[in-house]
Amino acid sequence: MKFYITTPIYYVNDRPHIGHAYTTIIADILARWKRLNNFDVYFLTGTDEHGVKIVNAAKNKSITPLQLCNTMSSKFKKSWNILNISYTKFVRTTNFEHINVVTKVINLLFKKGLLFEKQYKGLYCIGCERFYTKKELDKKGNCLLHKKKAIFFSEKNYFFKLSHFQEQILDILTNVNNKNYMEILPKERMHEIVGKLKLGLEDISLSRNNLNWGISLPFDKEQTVYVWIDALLSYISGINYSLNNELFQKIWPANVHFIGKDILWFHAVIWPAILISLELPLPKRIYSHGFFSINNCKMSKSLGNVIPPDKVINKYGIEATRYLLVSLFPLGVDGDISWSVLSKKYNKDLADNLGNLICRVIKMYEKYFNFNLPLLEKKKGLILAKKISFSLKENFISNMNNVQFYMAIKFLQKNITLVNKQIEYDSPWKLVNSQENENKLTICIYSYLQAIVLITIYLKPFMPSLAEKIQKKLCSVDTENAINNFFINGAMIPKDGFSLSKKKINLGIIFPKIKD
RNA sequence: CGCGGGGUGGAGCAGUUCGGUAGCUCGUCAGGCUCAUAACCUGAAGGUCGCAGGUUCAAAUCCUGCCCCCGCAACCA
Repeated sequence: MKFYITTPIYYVNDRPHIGHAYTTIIADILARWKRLNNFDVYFLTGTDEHGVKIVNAAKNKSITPLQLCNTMSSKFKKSWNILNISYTKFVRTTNFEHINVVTKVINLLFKKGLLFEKQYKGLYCIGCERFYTKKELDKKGNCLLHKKKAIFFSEKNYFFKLSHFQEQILDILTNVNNKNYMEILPKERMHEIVGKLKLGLEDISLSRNNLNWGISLPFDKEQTVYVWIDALLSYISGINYSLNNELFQKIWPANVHFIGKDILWFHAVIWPAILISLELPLPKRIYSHGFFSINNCKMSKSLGNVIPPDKVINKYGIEATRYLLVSLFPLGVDGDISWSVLSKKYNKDLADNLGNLICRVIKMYEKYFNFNLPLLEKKKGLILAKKISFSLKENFISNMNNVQFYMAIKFLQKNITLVNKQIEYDSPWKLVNSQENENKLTICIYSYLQAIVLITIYLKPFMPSLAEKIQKKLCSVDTENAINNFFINGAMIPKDGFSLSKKKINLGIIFPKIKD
């Protein structure tokens, strides 16, 4: 079964920050989770590179827009590579293939009579480069930002007949039985959109005049496509949109678009209108997540409190960064973060609970058995792992499928604690140096090791490299296969357990404690 | 009457879709253990779940009314 996941394509007028990383990590965790469950995943991300802001940013740096785009786009790519993002395709809106698709789509819309020409008249602020309604200006007609009078301005634009789709869109968002039903999550966001929709829908301007950094309209070279339409189409250009293309036929529609709440309107209203016009099926689900605030401050460029991903990575490492960003608050709501909150979570979950567990078990394995367990009756040694597996099957899996990573991690942590409790209960150190307890001790250590391997399997979507590293050290056979089988067989532990390596294991301290 | 979000032990938050012993992290106090990263385990104190009514055998959860806080120009996930 195919599964198509997208992130927004990020606007390159700024370098990647922690918010971009958040969306991308969420998408990656779901992608990896789906792959574990044997889905054929297609994962798209990329950069949005047209528009007036890019032109200005390039001008400031005395380079061409394309040079700027190349630099910035590769910064995003580099960040995602560092964060171990398993994207299938990185799309750029300046790519030839993308431009072709956009041109094709605009032509189609034009032929269907969904575009019309109109003189755009209104009050325009030169500083903001946008039109304002009287309400948005102060009493003197000045722009609030620039404190300058907005001038009356008139230009020719092409408009898209968005208003024609009002009823249809209302239905696809609210009527579960509509075959094009598109689910918006969380539900509160859907209510918000529906509320706005009911107020009425206006036709939107789809082109801009006198802007050469963009895709020109095929039937009017003076005009370029509005960046938003341009950007949305990357979701289909990235899989080679064309009605007789094999890849496109296989992959479309998207199973989930992950977006930030700021761009929901475009995805919930404009995007379906375009797709309906093209007679394409709609995405199944749009997940709008919340924003970070930092120490209760809105994260923004103007406040200068934007955190780049490298800063977090430098402090906690790649794997922990992925884990921390999604485990601090539920997806969909806004969450406040700070260095102290991040460090506390890191210390508690990763250093004290998980890291220390692995450390103490491996030390015992070495100290008591020198990495070589005597033969034993394996059944007894699998009780703990089975208990964990059963518990996680109940609550972890459903939360992962519903993209509730926060909850899934909570349950995972609970089961790590369970192993710590079991160790305390068994007190293996009391069983040492006694012939009669030798067998008991063997079973104990064996069961902890089995439990750890199991936990790392569930950990894999969050911390892929680390989970794999631990598995490779602990298991003697091809872990990749064992793990794939694990989920395909309904999250079942192999009959004889995971076969343990007899080699010396030296993992060191996986998560050194952070002092703050 | 604009739209939306929120008000849960000292702090920060889950839980509200589909009513059924009030949960997590941090902090506080007492104890245990020594395999481990001053870690781990056990126990305790602390909440009339914003207020008032209603439905119900049963409400943090459903209904009604009210009070308070936050966001809704731009950059921006």
